[in-house]
Amino acid sequence: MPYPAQINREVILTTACELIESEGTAQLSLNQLAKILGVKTPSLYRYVDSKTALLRAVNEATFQGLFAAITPHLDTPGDAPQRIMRIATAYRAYAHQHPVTYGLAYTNTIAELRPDPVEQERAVIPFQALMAEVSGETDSLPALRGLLALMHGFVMLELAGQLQRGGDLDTAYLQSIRAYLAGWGK
Amino acid sequence: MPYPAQINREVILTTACELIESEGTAQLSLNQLAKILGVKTPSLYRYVDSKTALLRAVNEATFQGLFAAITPHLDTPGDAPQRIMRIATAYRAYAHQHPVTYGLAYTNTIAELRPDPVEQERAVIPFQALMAEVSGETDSLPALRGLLALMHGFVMLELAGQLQRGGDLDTAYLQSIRAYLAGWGK
DNA sequence: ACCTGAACACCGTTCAAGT
DNA sequence: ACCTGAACACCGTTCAAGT
Repeated sequence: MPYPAQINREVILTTACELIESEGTAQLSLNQLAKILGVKTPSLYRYVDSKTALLRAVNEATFQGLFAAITPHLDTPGDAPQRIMRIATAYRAYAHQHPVTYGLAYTNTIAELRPDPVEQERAVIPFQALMAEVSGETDSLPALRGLLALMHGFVMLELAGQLQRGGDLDTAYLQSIRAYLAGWGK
Repeated sequence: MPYPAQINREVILTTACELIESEGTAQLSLNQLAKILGVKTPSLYRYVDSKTALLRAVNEATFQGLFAAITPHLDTPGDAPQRIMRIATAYRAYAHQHPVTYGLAYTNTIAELRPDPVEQERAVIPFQALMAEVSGETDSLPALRGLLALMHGFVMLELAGQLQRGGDLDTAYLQSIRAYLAGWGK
């Protein structure tokens, strides 16, 4: 008996993202998700292996979105520091637009929720070449790692509400990255 | 009828920390915690308001431990950069010793789990004075924030398994911080 | 082919009752 | 004074049964 599908994997994924972003990660339950989709909870299992698998897919989407947001700035006019500053700005903007899912994606002390880290680090290679223009070829990997750390760390401290003593965070971010790049350029 | 207490708040807290550290945050259930303590689950509620409150207390302990680990290095011989490098090393060492609880403490996109952020930022003021010796007085707040971001971000990327393309992470960490300080010192 | 009802083991939490 | 049993609403997950 043919039976038209009422849902599909993609709509599950996107509403899961929306739900997480609006209600917080802790609030995401399959029951609630199913109710929103107009379906009973067990039906989700036809499209998703488990809640864990769903969250991992959400995280994969987050990383994809993040890289899609920053890669366009790789090939823009200006010298390497200028382009890196644009990338850093786009990076932070993406995190601000998706604060909860961004935090979730990077949070994972829980290994099961992480996308494949090998693929992860591959995505970052083009940025290493850019960083090499600042730090020199030999130091480009540690220099890139420090840059990622600085961007990620700053954004996470912000999102965790750890930077509330006033002061302009926009310029603090840019100043810090500029200092970091200057230090490697020496 | 007097009834000798079998547990207390502190033993709950420390076993919760141990459990989180060894099994992962997701695994911490009050049921399991009670079983380990040789007590029934509802008994915990005499000492702890809720699971959320317990986790917040765990996070408070983590921050206290972290600052206890790094503050001794404030007043050590050498110039400001040297002392900051020692602090940075102690910071990372603490995170490596308590990877799960460290991640949990800083993870909180969930506001309820965070310790009071005002108190938080107050703890960091002595470090700002030290940073001022590098960046100058006026820039000391943004400079400190960038330093915290760099340390935290690096450690979190490590713990999240995002830095797996080889290379010496110890020296990458120190090199990045040295570059950062050099950039502010200009 | 796709969805649901019923069931399972497990949560966090409350509260009257036990000792 | 402190702990427990019983109960509640809610989880994620499985699977035989419905259409």
